[in-house]
Amino acid sequence: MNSSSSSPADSASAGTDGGSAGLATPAFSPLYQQIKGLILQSLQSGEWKPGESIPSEMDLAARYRVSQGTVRKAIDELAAENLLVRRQGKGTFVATHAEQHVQYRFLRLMPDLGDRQTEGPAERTIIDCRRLRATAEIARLLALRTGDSVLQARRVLSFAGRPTILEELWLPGTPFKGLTAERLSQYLGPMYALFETEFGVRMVRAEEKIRAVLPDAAQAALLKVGKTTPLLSVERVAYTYNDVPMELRRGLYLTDTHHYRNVLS
Amino acid sequence: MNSSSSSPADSASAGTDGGSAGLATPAFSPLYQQIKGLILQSLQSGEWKPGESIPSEMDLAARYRVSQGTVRKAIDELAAENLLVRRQGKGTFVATHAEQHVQYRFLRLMPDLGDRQTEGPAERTIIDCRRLRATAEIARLLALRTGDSVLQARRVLSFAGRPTILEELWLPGTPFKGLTAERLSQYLGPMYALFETEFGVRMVRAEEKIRAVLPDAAQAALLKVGKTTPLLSVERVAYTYNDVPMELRRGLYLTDTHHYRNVLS
DNA sequence: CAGTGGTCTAGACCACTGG
DNA sequence: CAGTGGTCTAGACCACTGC
Repeated sequence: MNSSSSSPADSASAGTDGGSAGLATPAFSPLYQQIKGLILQSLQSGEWKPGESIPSEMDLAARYRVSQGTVRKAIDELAAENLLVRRQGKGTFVATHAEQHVQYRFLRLMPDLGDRQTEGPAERTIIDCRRLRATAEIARLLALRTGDSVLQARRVLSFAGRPTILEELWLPGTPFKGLTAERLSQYLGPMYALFETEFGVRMVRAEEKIRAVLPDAAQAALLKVGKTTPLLSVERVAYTYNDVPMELRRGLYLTDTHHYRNVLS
Repeated sequence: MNSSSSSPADSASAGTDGGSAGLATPAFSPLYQQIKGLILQSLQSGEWKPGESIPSEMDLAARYRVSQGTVRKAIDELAAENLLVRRQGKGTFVATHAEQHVQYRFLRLMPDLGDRQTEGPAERTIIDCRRLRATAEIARLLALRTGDSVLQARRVLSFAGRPTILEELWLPGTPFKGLTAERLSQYLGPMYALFETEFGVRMVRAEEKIRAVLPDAAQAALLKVGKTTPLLSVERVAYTYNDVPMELRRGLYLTDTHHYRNVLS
């Protein structure tokens, strides 16, 4: 790229901020970060959809008027964040929760013996799916206002016929308009895949807070355990692009034959 | 690097395996992976110690007879795995559990209100530290043989005067010869920092299995809770270089004012 | 075979740190 | 100011995929 050309094609230059502006941080941003931002925009806008391939590195380099290496570094970071998937010889693809042989990417509960494969698929039972008004707490976690419309769904997951997970989840009403218990029960595959294909909402990142709790009477009944059986309480907030929260999920996990697995590094 | 030169300096070439060898995988390994391996060797051998800086990228490039970019990619991966830390303008340093303002890197228990900073340091009480023979299970997890010598230590961590974590840990006897309850209680700072400075054992990675449990009478007494208080059971195996297990730790976490935090991506 | 991502190089220049 | 890591380029070649 010449020093005189204005690049990347459609965004401001990366040069040192020559203006005044007082105490603002210089905010130097390398070219590849700007390219990364442009690619992110195309992902959000739906120009490239989950499962599809994005243009080749050479094509993107031409489009943004930068070298292949710069595009490469931008894609590297997006791939490290699991937004893109590289496949040598084939291309770079938009990550998806569907058709990905790593199903249930966000579920960390594992059987004590064997792995998710050997255990077989979970049986899912939808309890209900209702439209509600957000409480102050739900609203805060979903970045809504108290009283805004939200969808609440509850379900039980069973492994080998044994109820193991009781989940309660809240979704902002507007983006998920039209979601019903029927659609939830009829859909095969991960719930996040349904969100992608039916509502165009792609979950990208999530945070979980884990505690040990005892169930109340209703919870104990649904999981078919005694009232003194300790359970893992897992509160998850899942985010789409740009750190926008799109789901609050509260799960109770039975951990007598399963455990929550985590890797620290 | 010329196509005729033999490089990297002290290891086999990366070229396609022209030999016979039957069904062995082709096992093509890029140059930067080999460089990464050589750097890892120097870390293990103690040529560069925790907290110290390693040679500059240019120096390493000269040493291994490759370009700076190749060394850079090797270091990038080691930095992504938290084995090295880059500091622009200063150099690249061997990561350490000591003197790192990210204390307790492997502890995921957070106060519900505020963060680790505002909460203040934990009070630590060593209960005991004994030399034992490994049971079959302990031996399996630490890659030892049943009956091998192991050290067992137990302690309580309190936050704001409140007992919150009860930990029991096992260490292989040989590398940790000489560890006593006194040294554990007198040492200030993270336990993993003591392992580094006193025993040359650097923990690099860990895996945790989490469950909800009820305490037995002894555990309830030490944590000053009732026998029906649900607790998080956290079983951790920590590894040094080369995936060698070096510690088994079983923790019970009180989660009424704290939670285990995890990030999914 | 052409097209893709993956590796490697050599060189230029920039941003940050400390003497 | 010199030395470090960080960015960017241009070009060559390699490994993998699928036609």
